[in-house]
Amino acid sequence: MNYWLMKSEPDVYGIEDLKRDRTTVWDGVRNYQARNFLRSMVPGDRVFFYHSNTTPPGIVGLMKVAEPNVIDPTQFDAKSKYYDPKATKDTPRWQTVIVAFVETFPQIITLDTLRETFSPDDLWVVRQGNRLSVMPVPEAVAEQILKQAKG
DNA sequence: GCCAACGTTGGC
DNA sequence: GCCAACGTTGGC
Repeated sequence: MNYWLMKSEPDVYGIEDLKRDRTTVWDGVRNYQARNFLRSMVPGDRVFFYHSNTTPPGIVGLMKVAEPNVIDPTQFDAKSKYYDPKATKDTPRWQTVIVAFVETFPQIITLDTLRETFSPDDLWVVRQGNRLSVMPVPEAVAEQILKQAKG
């Protein structure tokens, strides 16, 4: 089983939304490195839910991969901000996953705390200027985050 | 293939 | 709202 971290702005789609929906298509990723990570996810992989562009930013809970290799439907939707005119049904460009809610942590693990605990090489989200929205998390780091989440 | 311009992300 | 960092685009 692999561990990952994915970002979302809570004003757009936060962990409370996922808790309500139970599952969701993680659409709108339009970065090739992030997409390649999405492509390599398998069912059961654990994904930390990170709230970005909010105060404070940080890890707020856990999800799991429910269905891998899902074609992002927004790439075909001309009205979507994620519309990609170069994508066709025969040759889609953007794959993603369906995630399922697992838990909301009792309290957020803030970016400040993550910076104190982990090095940028171990946890990419603490790298300066990091804009990648999907990234792998080493197992040892993931276990430490989970331990921290339980208090 | 280089790189300047541009748009976006995301912390603060 | 500001702006640094960074990915993408497009002219050459």
